Amino acid sequence: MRYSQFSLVDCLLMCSSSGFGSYDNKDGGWGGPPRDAAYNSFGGRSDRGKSAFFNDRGAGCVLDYFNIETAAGWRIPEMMKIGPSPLELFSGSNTGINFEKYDDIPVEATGSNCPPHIESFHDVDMGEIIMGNITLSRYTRPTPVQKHAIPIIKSKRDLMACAQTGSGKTAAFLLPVLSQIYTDGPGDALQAENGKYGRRKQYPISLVLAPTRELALQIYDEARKFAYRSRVRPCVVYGGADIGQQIRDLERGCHLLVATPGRLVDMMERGKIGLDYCNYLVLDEADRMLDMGFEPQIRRIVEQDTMPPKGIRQTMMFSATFPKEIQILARDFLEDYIFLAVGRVGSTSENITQKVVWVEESDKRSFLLDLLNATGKDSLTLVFVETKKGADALEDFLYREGYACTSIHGDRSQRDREEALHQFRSGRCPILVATAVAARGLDISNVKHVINFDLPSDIEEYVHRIGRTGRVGNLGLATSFFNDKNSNITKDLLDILVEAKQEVPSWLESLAYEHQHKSSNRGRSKRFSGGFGARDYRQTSGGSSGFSGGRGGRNTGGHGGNRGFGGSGFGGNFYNSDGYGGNYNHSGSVDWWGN
DNA sequence: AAAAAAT
Repeated sequence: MRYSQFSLVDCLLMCSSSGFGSYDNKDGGWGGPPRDAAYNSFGGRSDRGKSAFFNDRGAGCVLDYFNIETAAGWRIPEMMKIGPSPLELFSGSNTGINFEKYDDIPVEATGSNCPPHIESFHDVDMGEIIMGNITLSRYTRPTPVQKHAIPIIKSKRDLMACAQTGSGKTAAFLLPVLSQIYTDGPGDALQAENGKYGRRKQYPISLVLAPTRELALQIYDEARKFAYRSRVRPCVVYGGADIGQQIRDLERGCHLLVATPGRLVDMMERGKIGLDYCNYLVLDEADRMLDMGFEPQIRRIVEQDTMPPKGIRQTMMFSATFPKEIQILARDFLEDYIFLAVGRVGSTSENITQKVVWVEESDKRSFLLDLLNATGKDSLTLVFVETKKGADALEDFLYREGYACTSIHGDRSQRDREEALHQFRSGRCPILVATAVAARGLDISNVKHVINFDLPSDIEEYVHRIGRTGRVGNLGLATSFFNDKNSNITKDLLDILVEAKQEVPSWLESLAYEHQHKSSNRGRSKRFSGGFGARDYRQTSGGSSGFSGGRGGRNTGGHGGNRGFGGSGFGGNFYNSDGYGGNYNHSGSVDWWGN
């Protein structure tokens, strides 16, 4: 089977959407018309009734016939299978990344025996299926996080990766994980699938956890691309949607599962999912997954069930932010991991212009209208508010004012949420009012303007929110309304602006200075020590001696701890290099609200 | 004083 043959066939498919009639889009599996032909010519299905690959999911093709129950069969593209339409799979809006901009991004990998990075997808053997799908996805070169993460994951190392939003993180774990599954085959999971356990319970080989339903869906869509023409069947489960339908989908086979935690626990308790053979665990937006709200569920899934222990399974964590406290928590799930810190394009998000304006609560609405009126008709604007009620109220207001807008938040039905996102993505509603549900991970191209109608209470949330714009090398604008209700974020916000070489309003600088003196914790948020992204806390855990960048360095290079990265670096040196001497770990209980 | 995530 030649790689060129793979792409030739698929290019033909992509060029003629009607060539194969209707596709079963949801079926990444084995069904489809060739079945009859294959079976007829080889003597009919009944002969294969007990075969592993020809179980009740239906058969694949002639190729299957020769590769039954061999791992090698998983390495080869299934050319004759009618699976999802490549036209639909690969026609996503996101066709490429502005690679030129990514070449001088600083990257730091720490941890023992880190494998060297790659410069091309061809520098590491990911197999025919992956290379074919990379071509179909029109990826030409790996992004920085991919250059480093792919060889790390391929060499079976645990990983904590801190990389800019929109830097290709999803493919950075999907490509090597799937490649490894294709290479190794199903292993024991196959026995479980067909043997003593029967088919009702599925044993995924890989699990990806995400903090929101829409993000899980987005990762699933990516997984379907890279699983094209393979024997790996991706599934997604999340709350708010019909569980019966999800169960039926699982029962058709599930090798890679994308999930939100609550629904996954439900599936486990119903006996629909067993994690006994889950060799790959990915936490996307890992700092969120391990924070107060999620941590117990993650422990329930990873530690208190049948998942292989760390060291046996491979564990990977990805996020744009990694506060030190979370890094420490994450040790429980990782074995001898490599910490990867990928800087931002050029000198810290130079493609996002950040503005902070002082707007009193009572003026916010009219100020917002001014901003919207100044925005081009066909560019997307994402407006963040702090509460669900606030989102409803603002959407209502904008609607009455005649703007084409919609909203997304956790009190809306899942159907409405997905519909709202679709309306926004497609540009039919170019204004989306959103709560934190839309802050992380969602890849929406063409978002020109992010408006923080209400600023969030922690800086990580801010970083993720503004990361919805300026993606894949495009320019973006982020405007934040600030007033005296936002004093808790003053200093961290100032640090971010300085680090990103943004204009800092003089009133903000004064406020930060005042806040420093009157605040009990010396101007630092207690939970987070600030930091755009993070450094490997292991590198500094002896104390702050490694960093001398005091407060004086603020105006020339931002945070301490950026040395060696041309001042564009990673911020988030979690010990007292800020010169304030604040102790961020002073108490056991976390005070989120700074009371 | 909140968002999210199972029903």
